[in-house]
Amino acid sequence: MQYQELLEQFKSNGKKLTKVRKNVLKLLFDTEHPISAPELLERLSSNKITINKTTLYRELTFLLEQNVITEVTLNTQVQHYELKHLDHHHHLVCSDCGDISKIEADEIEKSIKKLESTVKRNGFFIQNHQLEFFGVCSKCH
Amino acid sequence: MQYQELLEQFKSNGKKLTKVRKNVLKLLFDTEHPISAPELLERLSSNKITINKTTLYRELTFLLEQNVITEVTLNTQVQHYELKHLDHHHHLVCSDCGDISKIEADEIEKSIKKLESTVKRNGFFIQNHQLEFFGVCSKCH
DNA sequence: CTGGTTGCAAACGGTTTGCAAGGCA
DNA sequence: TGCCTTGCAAACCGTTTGCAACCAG
Repeated sequence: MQYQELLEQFKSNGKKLTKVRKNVLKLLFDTEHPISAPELLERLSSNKITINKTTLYRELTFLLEQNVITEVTLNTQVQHYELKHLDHHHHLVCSDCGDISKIEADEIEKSIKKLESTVKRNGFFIQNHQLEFFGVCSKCH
Repeated sequence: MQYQELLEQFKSNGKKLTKVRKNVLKLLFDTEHPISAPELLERLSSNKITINKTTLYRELTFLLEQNVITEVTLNTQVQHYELKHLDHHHHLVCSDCGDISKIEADEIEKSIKKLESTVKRNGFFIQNHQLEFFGVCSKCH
């Protein structure tokens, strides 16, 4: 779903298209990797957009409820967020510079699917999973 | 490595075998799943063992440095810790009751190994990964 | 004795809550 | 106008730091 479509969808659900909403959503579309609330605040303010941190957290909660973004839990102290893309993917996180890049892993996904059905037989219903890789990127070593 | 062996190892490295150290380590051995600092504090205190939270965090840092435990990052707000076992495994986390169980996934690991070597060719050196599953356990649905 | 260890108080940083004011439809 | 949304202040909670006291070897 694209930026404009989402705005239309919100509108038709009686949600308002406010300055905060548009700017946060825009920034999420512009950012190609998971980003944290503190980082969002900083990026917004360097774009001369002043948003209260409480408001940002509430907007993120809203976007999660609307199923527009998803939480990405990395091995950092802070929660990261990214747009729910159609393609399921995972991340490479550089322990040195903190850089995050996407990675697709079709073969792994197949194995995961298999495991999920095995586990289902044992009574545990897997709803989602997280798979993240940590290491050193080409720039840093 | 077993409990007693670890204590010996610490001793020969000039580390002290204190009440805190023994009790925290013991509890980690008794707990079969990743556990958080607040949970450790609670379990210790219900065992009538009073340990300051600062001390606990310092002991966890010590055990991490000694390569005895490892951090497990789940989709919760708090860090979890578990003994470094010889077997590499992952976790099933129940979103409902918070219960955590171990799961082994040999086939997935094979796919991950393959991916790691592919990525290495592209200049990213993967050091470790985390794979956790979230869903509803048999008790909860 | 002495360096590793502990406890207390306070600080820190990300996240949440209550409440009154503001603004989009 | 009405409800959604915002901002401020303060609370919350996991984690860290500084410092003085303590204790295992």
